[in-house]
Amino acid sequence: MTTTPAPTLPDEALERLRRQDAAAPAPGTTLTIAEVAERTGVSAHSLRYYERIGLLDVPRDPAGNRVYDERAYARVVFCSRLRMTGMPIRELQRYVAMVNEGEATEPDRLRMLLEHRQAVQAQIRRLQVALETIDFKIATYGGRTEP
Amino acid sequence: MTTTPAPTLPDEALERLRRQDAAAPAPGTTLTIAEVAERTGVSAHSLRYYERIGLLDVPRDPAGNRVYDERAYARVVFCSRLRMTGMPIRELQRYVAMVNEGEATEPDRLRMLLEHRQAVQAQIRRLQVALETIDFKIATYGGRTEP
DNA sequence: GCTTGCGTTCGAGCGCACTCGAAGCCGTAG
DNA sequence: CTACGGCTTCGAGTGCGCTCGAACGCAAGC
Repeated sequence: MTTTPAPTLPDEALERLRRQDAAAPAPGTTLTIAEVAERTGVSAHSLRYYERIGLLDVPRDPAGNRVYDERAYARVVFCSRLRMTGMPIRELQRYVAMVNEGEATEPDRLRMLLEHRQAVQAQIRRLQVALETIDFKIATYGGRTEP
Repeated sequence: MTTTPAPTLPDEALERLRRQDAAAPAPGTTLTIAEVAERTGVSAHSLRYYERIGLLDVPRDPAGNRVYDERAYARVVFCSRLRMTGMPIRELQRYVAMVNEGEATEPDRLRMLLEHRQAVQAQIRRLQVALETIDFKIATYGGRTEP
């Protein structure tokens, strides 16, 4: 656990910390789809796909091109984080639908996240067990694994 | 970490520990495909599929039914552990092919496992980062996550 | 002898999550 | 004016890893 350098932390950095993403666009600035792809590791193709299926809702410029503001970017990051924990797209859609339905669904959203949290922790434990098996096999081949 | 009750540990239990699997068949005994499915969590359909694509090589009884001995069972467990860390089936096939080629491929197998080990560790770290994001979101909904 | 249950092979089908490609628009550089 | 790069939409295609179903075999119990 790191200690917080509390007094002099700039608001912008705080904001990024809050969003857990140092690569977020500065407030008031926007990003193109290519930039978002670059920064999040989600391909432009996937970003369009996510939008088509209702996960994202990204504003456009006069020419019709996507313009990712802070909000849109944050949602991309959130979705990609949930995706990388193995949450199925179907469930993400349910979640986003609830967000769009308003505050009344917050308890349900909370329940969903708590449940998913359990699943992710289980997944981590499974990976750790499998890692032990791999380490054991490595040892039988005479390999070394640092603790 | 549990302390080892060293002096009286039966060989059989040791063997199972070595194989990282308490549900392994006792030496000399065998299991049916249904039993293996039950114990490993790999469906009978998948077990047959794995065999078809060359991951497994399971002996038969006179009636042609699969008979899983210690060896066969151990390989099922090993493959399923690698699968659950996200190793693609293609790579597992490469690994098994190397095993079949004999001892000469051991350095390559070791290299492969060391590389994969790295990937699994990275995966665990990614999950932990994502977990933090989820926990943060849970907190914004007023939920609690125990440390 | 017949049913039940478990196994067999093989090919085909499925669900998921992208991923690609064609056709077209827009703004800037030469 | 034209060429180019990067964006747009939309439908279709892909790869992976199963998953299923049809048709059949075999052994035990009624």
